[in-house]
Amino acid sequence: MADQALSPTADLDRTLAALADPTRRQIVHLLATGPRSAGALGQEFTLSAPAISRHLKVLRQIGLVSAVTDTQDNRVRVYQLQPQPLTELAQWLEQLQGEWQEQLQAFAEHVEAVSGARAQ
Amino acid sequence: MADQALSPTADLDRTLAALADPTRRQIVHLLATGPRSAGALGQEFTLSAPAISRHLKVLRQIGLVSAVTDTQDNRVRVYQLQPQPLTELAQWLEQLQGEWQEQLQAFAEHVEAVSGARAQ
DNA sequence: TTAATAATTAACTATATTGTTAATTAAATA
DNA sequence: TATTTAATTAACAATATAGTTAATTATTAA
Repeated sequence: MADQALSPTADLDRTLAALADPTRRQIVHLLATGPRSAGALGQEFTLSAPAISRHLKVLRQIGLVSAVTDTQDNRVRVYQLQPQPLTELAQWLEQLQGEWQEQLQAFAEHVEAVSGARAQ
Repeated sequence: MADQALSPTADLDRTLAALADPTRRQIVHLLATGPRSAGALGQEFTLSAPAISRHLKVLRQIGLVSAVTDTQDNRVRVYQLQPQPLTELAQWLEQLQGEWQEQLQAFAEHVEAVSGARAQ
């Protein structure tokens, strides 16, 4: 019974779910080019401000963005991308591809063994 | 207005949403070690057979698994992992990290320019 | 041919997500 | 001080997701 593991997977659950939303991925792309305020981000979309705000909250909760109050205007919150969740996702992908490779390797060796046996 | 793009992103939406479920990710890990029947996969979980069946359907719909009828027993469907959606995900991650790197590069150059100017 | 098995689909419930508008909080400006 | 402005939270509606048990389909085995 594998079921849900002990739960280092829970982070991945939330990171993947967060990134599954196209608006949030677009926000991430925008922030990849540099920090922006919530308002400036909102201007790039036809969504209401609360909608953007809640998308940003989701991204904050998984640690993919951080927010700091602007030093010039304390009403403004400036958002910035944080790499860690993306790193974890990349590592998971690499791990999975490693598992997959082992299987292909084993399969190749199996074929080799069979054709080798036949060749005798 | 960025909004949802033309929609090569729709594939990513569905791939990420599919992988956000821990049961489905576990299924993917199991299949990374080799093909298995729906029943054999189900034995690894404490979920009902219909639940597993629908998880497999989701994975089939995004092209992450394919199913073939067993040649020995036509009642059995054997599932196998397909790499393409994972490749697309990896490529998106790389693209994003590229965008991110440009920003860091630009920032580093900015710092260089400023400290260079100050050094004069 | 009847019963058992593998898998899926149907019907339903519970919960989560995403959007909206309205209200709230806090800071800047007239 | 009164009014904007930036952002968030509250309250609600619509839709999607994931689980269950029951029913269905197709194949194998008794």
